Amino acid sequence: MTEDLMTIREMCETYDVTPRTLRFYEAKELLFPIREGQKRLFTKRDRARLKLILRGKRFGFSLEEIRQLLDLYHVGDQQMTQMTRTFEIARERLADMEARREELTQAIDDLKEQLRWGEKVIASMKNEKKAAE
Amino acid sequence: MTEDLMTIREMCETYDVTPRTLRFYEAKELLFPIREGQKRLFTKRDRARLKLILRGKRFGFSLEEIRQLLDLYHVGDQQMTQMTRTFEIARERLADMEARREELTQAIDDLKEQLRWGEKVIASMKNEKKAAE
DNA sequence: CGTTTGCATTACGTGAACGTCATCTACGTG
DNA sequence: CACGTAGATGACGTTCACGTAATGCAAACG
Repeated sequence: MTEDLMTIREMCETYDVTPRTLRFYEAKELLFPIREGQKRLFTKRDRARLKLILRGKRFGFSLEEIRQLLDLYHVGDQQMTQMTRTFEIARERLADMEARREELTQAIDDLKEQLRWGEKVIASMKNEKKAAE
Repeated sequence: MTEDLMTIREMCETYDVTPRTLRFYEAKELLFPIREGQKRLFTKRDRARLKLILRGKRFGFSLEEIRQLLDLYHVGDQQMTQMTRTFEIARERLADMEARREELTQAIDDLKEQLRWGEKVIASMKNEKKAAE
């Protein structure tokens, strides 16, 4: 089963996506399953890429943006031409992501603050209730 | 100018959105500008909400999800009924966001690792070149 | 051997999030 | 008062990311 190759159905169950989605990603050149006759067979590489795709989506990247990110992760598959340029892009992406994390941290702190405030309000409501008894 | 009320155009320039977007958000009940005759006037509250909307979008939330989040931030505007339930939701959201940050941290580390690997490859390429001279 | 099962392709449909265009109105200005 | 400017209101168009048939093919099964 885990002979490094998975059918489309196995992929769907493993990663909780539909066949349509996998075919769509292939059409958009995000995945490159090999063919056994007609059937698609997904490799270890495809699975790694799919994980990154799903992760990217959770952070609001478009599929096109994700495709470019994926290329960064797989430079090794090709020649090293334009390595310098690739590095620039990768560093920019890294900066993006760190900025994003900063923003997320801020959002988390905001929400925590909000919760603390809410607790205060509830506490004062209890007091009022007590006083009214 | 900063009399707590802004026209649609001022909003657009301040937050870099189109009028269409602001009207759309109003239609979706994400914003509640007041009316002066026909014209919309956006309050401090609308601006706070818009900031949260834009932030939410950067993290891949749908407008509907954002609308629910916004309600969490403005419980104070209404009665405190169902406060407990609201708190549950808020805590879940907080957990979501913290998990998300964890994932983002992982992605950042992955990319950093990738960069280190790339540097190694480049270094070895230089050596080969030297050896070839 | 017919049929079900699994996957393929082709093509049209859909919901979200706006863009775009036409038309209308109210207001200030020369 | 003519006119430009800002904003409002439909209504239709568009892009993205798939969903949903309809149809076909090939191996597996009873």
